[in-house]
Amino acid sequence: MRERDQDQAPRLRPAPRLMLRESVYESLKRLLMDNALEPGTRLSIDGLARELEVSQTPVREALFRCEAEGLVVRRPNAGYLVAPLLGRDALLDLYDLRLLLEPTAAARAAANATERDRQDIDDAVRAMAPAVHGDSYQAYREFAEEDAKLHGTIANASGNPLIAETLDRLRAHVHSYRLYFRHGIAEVTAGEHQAVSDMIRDHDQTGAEQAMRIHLENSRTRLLAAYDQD
Amino acid sequence: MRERDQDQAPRLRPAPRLMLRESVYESLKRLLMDNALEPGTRLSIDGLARELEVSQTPVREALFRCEAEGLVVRRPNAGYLVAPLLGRDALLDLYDLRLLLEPTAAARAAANATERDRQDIDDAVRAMAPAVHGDSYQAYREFAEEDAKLHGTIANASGNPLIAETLDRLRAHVHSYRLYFRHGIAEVTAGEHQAVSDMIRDHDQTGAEQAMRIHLENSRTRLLAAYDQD
DNA sequence: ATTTCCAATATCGTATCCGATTTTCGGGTG
DNA sequence: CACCCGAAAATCGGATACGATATTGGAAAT
Repeated sequence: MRERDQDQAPRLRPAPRLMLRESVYESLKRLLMDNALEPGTRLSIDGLARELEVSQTPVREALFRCEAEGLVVRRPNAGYLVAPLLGRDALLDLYDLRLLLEPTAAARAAANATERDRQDIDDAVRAMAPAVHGDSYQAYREFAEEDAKLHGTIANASGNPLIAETLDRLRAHVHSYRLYFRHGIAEVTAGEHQAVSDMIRDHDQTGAEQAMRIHLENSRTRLLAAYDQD
Repeated sequence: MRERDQDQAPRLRPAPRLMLRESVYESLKRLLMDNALEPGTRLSIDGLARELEVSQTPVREALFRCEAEGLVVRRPNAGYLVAPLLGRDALLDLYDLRLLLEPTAAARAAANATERDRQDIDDAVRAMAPAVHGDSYQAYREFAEEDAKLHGTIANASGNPLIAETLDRLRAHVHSYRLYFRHGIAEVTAGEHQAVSDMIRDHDQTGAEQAMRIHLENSRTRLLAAYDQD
């Protein structure tokens, strides 16, 4: 590593004081979401380390975290693989859990959200509008990221950070995205999102709960349809 | 390459290959549950490494995981601390989430559990009986561990592994245990557990759901009472 | 073509080293 | 006496090198 300072050593501070493991984790997630890696691809620790130009230490920790989130799978003593796409049953399990948490979260958000929360939610809904008409995979990815942000904002507004954290950990948007991309779907959910946002804005708890439930059930149906048509 | 020709017979493995990070993680959890460490105690990485007689690498990964579970907190560039006990609000948040998941899990267990699952649940209930009368902190710990096992078994029987995994990640038993220990409580919950088990055995979904809800609400009330009397 | 063996390769853990930041502690100042 | 400042010590996040063990892919042998 001494030699590398010589051959291309820009004087600029290479210091993204952002905790290298975090940025490695983000890079890895980005790799998965860009669909650059087929499910089943080997993720060699020091291969990634070289590619990202870091040492193995942060890569290990990033993979460790991805494993906990189901984005990669580990074979003992034999490295990591890109996790397979969600199977039909795993998809149902995922939505099952979301349906337990998110409608309740929406209802609580309707009850507890601050004025600023409601504004953030509405902003997030509006931010998604431009993303729905693209066709490139970047458009898909932006859509998924905005969707994640919206659902996260609602969960945060619920007043129970543990719920928000639990949902975040499911990485539902990453899993869904991989499926969406695979099947070439990018449903327009603007109307459903708007409905949830409106209910929260109006402090309508049962309305928000219903709207979120309907949104999730529709989303599940769309993904399942894509599954079955294969 | 030498003696391998001879002994392909069942040789006992000295089991060095059990993933050191896992056992470090278990040791750390044990340390917390033995209440050997006051909340706020510094957990120096290489201090732990020396104490457990391993290198720093597995300690790092174990701490990383404990952090995700809220058992320790990290101060950037300044090490880890034993997490503070759950505050009143965090306790309510935790039970809030459990009340969303566990009654549903119990209902599904009543619907989906195999005969073997029902037997396991009943065994777990029975296993707790001897633990309730001890007075040492070991008795407390065994109680907490058995309780965790019972709730985990029910969640597994629900048929949705994601729900089980999510509950497991909350480490509710560790957090509760630390509170119980601090306040010197060890409630006898045998009756409530038996009720849940009976309902599941009888395939009574709404009964199981109700029984679990009542159990959790009682548990919450007991912990809150301990809080308020301080 | 199937099986056996072996060398290449990768993981997991260890040991060390380094720069950077945090913490601690001692002293000077108001 | 309290407060602030600055240097020393401790420790983190990361890099690198190395060893033991397990997997893997291919060649040799049956």
